[in-house]
Parts: sequence; C-alpha cells; structure tokens
Amino acid sequence: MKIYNTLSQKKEEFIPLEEGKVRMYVCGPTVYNYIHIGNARPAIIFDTLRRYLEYRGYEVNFVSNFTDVDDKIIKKANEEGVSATEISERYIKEFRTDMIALNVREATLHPKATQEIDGMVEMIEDLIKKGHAYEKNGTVYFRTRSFKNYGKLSKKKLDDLEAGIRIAVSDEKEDPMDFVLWKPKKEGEPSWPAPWSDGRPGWHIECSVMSRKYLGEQIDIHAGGEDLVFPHHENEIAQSEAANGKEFARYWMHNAFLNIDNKKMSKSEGNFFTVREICELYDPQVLRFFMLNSHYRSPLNFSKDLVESAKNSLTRILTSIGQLEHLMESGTLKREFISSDEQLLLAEAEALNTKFIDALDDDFNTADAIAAIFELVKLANTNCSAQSSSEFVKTIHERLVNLCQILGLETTKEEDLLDADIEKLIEDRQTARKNKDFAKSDQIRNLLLEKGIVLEDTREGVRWKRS
RNA sequence: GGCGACAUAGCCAAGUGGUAAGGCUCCGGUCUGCAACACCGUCACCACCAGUUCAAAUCUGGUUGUCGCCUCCA
Repeated sequence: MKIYNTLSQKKEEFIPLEEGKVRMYVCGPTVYNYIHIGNARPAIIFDTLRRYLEYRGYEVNFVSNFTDVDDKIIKKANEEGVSATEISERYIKEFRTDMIALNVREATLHPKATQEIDGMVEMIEDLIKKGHAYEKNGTVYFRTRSFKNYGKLSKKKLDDLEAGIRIAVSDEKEDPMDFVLWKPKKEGEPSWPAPWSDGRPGWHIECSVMSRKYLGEQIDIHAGGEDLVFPHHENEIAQSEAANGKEFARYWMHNAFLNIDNKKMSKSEGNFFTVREICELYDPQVLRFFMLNSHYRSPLNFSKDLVESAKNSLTRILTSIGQLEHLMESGTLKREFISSDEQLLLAEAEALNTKFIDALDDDFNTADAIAAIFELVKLANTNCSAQSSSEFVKTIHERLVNLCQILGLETTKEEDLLDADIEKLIEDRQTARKNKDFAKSDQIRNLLLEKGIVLEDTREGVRWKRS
C-alpha cells in the first residue's frame, strides 16, 4: 500500500513499525459547538482508512483526542454562564451523535486533554530540562531555534516565517516563533497547578503527550486537516522529537479542505453548514458517499446540487443491491448451479474487486474504488435476473455489499418490517391494476409517495423503498 | 513578500509516456397501462504557448487563472 506522506511530499510504500499493526493518531475536534461538514471530512476519510487497514489485516490502534480546554470553549461557557466542562461534555455528546449518523466508528480510544494534564506538565518539565523550553513569568515557551528540524513538515524556514510574521510579538519570548506550552490562568478560566503557575496547557502539547502515552514514542500515521500542518503538526513534531529524541510519526496524512459554493467556509460569510443540518435534509450516508467520491487530497466543493448528485449516485448502488436481495428472497431463482457464462462474469467481478483494492492501495484513492463499485453494479443490473442461478446472484451480492462495507456504506434496508398498512395498500393497488383501474392504482401510488414510499414495478414483482 | 497546491466534457471526478475510468444531468431508444427502476445509444481536440520523445492529459520550461498555508480553524 502506498501513502502520500506530507513529510516527503511523495507517495511512499507503507511499512508499519511493527508488522501487522498500525498506530494511528488523528487530531480530534475542539468541542465548543456542533461540528460542521468540514470537520466531517477528516472524520469520514480517516475512519474509512482505518476500516481499509483492518480489512487488509492490520490491527489498528486508532487514537483521536478531544480538545476540551481551549479559548473558544471558555468563551462559550462564559456566554452561557456555565462551566467549561459543561460545554465540552455537551458537545462531545453531540459529536458522538453525528459520528454515529455518519457511520464513523469510535476510535480505539478518545482521550480528553483535561484528563492528561499531569503528562503534559511532565513533558514540559522534561523539555525545560533538555533546554528546549523556558519559563517567563509563569508562561512556558518552546525554544523553536533549539530544534534544528523545525519546519520540516510545512517546508517553512524560520527566517521566512519571521519575515512574514503577523502576530503580536511578545516581549517575553526569546524569539517571535516560540510558542506557548503552558500559560497562567486568567480570571474565570479553568486551571491546574503546575511548577510555573496555576494555568492551562497550550494547544499543541496535548497531542504530543496523548499520542506518546497511548501509542508510544513513535507512531505510524498521524493525520488531520491540511490546515493543521502549520503550526499545529509542526509544533507537535518539535515537542515530541525534542523530548523523545526520535522520529515522531512516520507518515503524515492531510486531507484537503471542503469549500462551500467554491468559497472557504467561514462564519462571517455565513456559508456554513453543520453536519446536523445536512443530516436533516439527506441521509447521512449521502454525506459519507459525497466525501469518499473524490480524492482526500483534492479540495472538495460542497453545494446542494452536488449533494443531490451524490444522493442519486448512491441510490443507484443501493437500488441494485436491493434488487439482488429481492431476487434472492422472492424465490424466483430456480437454478442452483452456475452456468459457464456466469463463471466468466464472476471472473469479471473478481477483476473489479482487484481494481477496488488496487485503487485504495494507491494512496487511498476512494474515487477510483467507487468507480469499481459502479462497474460491478452495472454487471449485476445487466446480468442478474430470475433466470440466474441462486449461487451467482448470491456471490455478486456478497461482493457488492462487502465493498460498500469497506467504505463504511451501509447497504441493509433500514426497516424490513413493512407496515401492514403499506403492504395492504400495495396489494390493493395490484388488484386495481389487474382490473385496469389505473386511476385507483395511481391514487394509491401517490398516497404512498407522499409518505416517502417509492414503488417500482419490476419484472419480478413490486418493490418499494423509502425515498 | 515566503511556502505549497491545483487547472480533464453541462456538472462532479479518476487517470503520472502509448491517442481519455466512473457518476450525475440532458437528449434518443427498449421495457412499463403510465411512471419509477433497469438496459441500449449519443455527448472531451485533457487552460494556453514552447520543448523533450517514435509516442504527452501524463515529463521540462514559460504564460494565464483559481486556491490554500504563513493568525484560532478540519
């Protein structure tokens, strides 16, 4: 398997530190609000990557943190007049709700920054001891110049950065590019005791500490949105490698941004959707499919039309699978043994399976993998009928479902239990059709349509599905 | 100013040397009582210019355009 490594800016063969095992860390959300669809991109992408690695036989230790202490959380808490903990716990819960909707699995572990303060204090002390950090008036800074590889991920030079500096330079800092590891508390802020001051950690230190604690000093994959490359990941590298004296992460993966109507999402522009909002309009699976239908390193545009298109595409796959299930359940498949023609088609299906795997092996090309699924759908739609052998239909169905599952796309019908009422209406309609009472049959169909039930009169009988 | 991406049909999107996957939409047809689903068919001179090569969307140089990071941000 090849992975594009931001560090080398090349696709590299993926070789884990320990054979058969993958240690993976993905920077998680700062929990101060509902997540937006931009946040959903890395969540879906890297959940799918994890599923694929597992499919390929790796044991994946997947850690993703919650940043539950931060300026934005404190601000929100003060606005509402509640504690920061109340805010963070509330939105951790909401985050989980969204993840379940998107079919994103729980990480192996979701550590919270506030539960790891001891470890952070320890690492900061160690960095001071090693000359990589210093304290001024209760604040501890990382001594950027002391880490000679600073900038290796983002390909920035310290001197260039300083030339373009836009942040207010603090007199306390030895160098404008030094960043905060620990800061003293201000009035009304949560704080923890530490040798330098009662205060709280800087943003970057938490990931260094949590990934070391739960995955070890060296990890295989560290992932996140491309905006995290600088400064967050660059600073993590500096902290971790300065403290541990060895390479931190082997492969750095970054997803490109999601834009809305070709513009960057921002609250001031108002072009902003939460996952919750989109899930009210569409099946969350549509959002998942939408994200996977393009390469994770390409910028992706989001608009209602594009989601609508994704919805139609996904429906094509699900309809086909539903049709296969209908064939298998309806008892119309009389023949058991596979014909020679079917044998050839199964070989084609096998080739498409390989195409799917090859695509994902090549820097996780989900768009290409999905193309293979569509080709299999075409094969199924064209060749599976009442005349097919049951074994053939079953095999094609398994293949299709399996590929969808690797991508985390659910193919099972949500509710198989037909309301007796609906069943009755469909029967009535069939009777009306036999009697050529089309006015009545259309009336029933429209009635069902209003309830979100779409009928399809296939050769093998009437099928229905929720729109 | 520094660093880095990207530019393929109406739309989305694969494709890193051998004359363009896949999806959506439109149109024509088959199927259907009609519709939906499905199937068949039609739809690309790969931003521009120059170069390398027997051969380039694919490599090199340049031009134009779009975007991201450098500040909290997925």
